[in-house]
Amino acid sequence: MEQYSERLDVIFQALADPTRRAVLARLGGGPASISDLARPFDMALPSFMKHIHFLEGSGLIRTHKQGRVRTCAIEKAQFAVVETWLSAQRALWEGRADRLEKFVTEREEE
Amino acid sequence: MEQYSERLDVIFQALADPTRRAVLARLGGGPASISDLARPFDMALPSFMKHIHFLEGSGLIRTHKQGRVRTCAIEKAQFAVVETWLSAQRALWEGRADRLEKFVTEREEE
DNA sequence: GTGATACTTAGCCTTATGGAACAGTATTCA
DNA sequence: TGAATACTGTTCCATAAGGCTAAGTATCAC
Repeated sequence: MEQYSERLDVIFQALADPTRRAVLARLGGGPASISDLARPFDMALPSFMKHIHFLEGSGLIRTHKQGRVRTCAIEKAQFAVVETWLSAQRALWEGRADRLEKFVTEREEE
Repeated sequence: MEQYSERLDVIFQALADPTRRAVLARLGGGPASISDLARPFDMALPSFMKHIHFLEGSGLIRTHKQGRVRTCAIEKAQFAVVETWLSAQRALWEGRADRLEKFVTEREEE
């Protein structure tokens, strides 16, 4: 429960880069290979790969290699972590403090 | 409309730090001064101030100084930017592409 | 089995981030 | 007025982020 905060760190960090958000948008339409994903970007492949690794590390995507092709797909469930945080935040504004929100925000404040 | 992406950069970046999220959680309960906000953290004040400046720069909080005290308050409207992005992302999964989402994601992909 | 394809690994470079210390300014209180 | 309070400004430091090139490995297509 203490690593909830660290998960948020890495998820928000992952979302803080335009290249990575564009990849997520693209994957929203369905899985794609690294090369396909990289094509629109004016960036060396190793640099692009760092973004993929970061996204995978954050849990926002998962990848799987078959032969020489690595296919990436979005991991929808991880987006719920963000939504939960937003809900908890909103609950604070609204003065609500039911069980779940209390739980989440307490962890959040360490 | 091109700076929509840059706004997301800075907002997500702001959310990617536990100290800053804790400040937002605290401010969710109501405005507070810098000293009040800083007290729970084992951190030098100038270091803490950087977080406040970052949050203010991201638009997630606003501040206002009266006398020697600077009071901080949450800027709820800015959270909607995140929610809009999440909705757009979800819309992509769901294959929907109505006007608003199309607008947002096109900007998002640059 | 050779050549092209699709990543991977390794190193390097520059800038940004998150922390620190120390000194300074501006208010408020006694 | 003089001390305490509440920041603020400046500079420094270590590490992480985001980019690059060059070279390496593993498949696949012929």
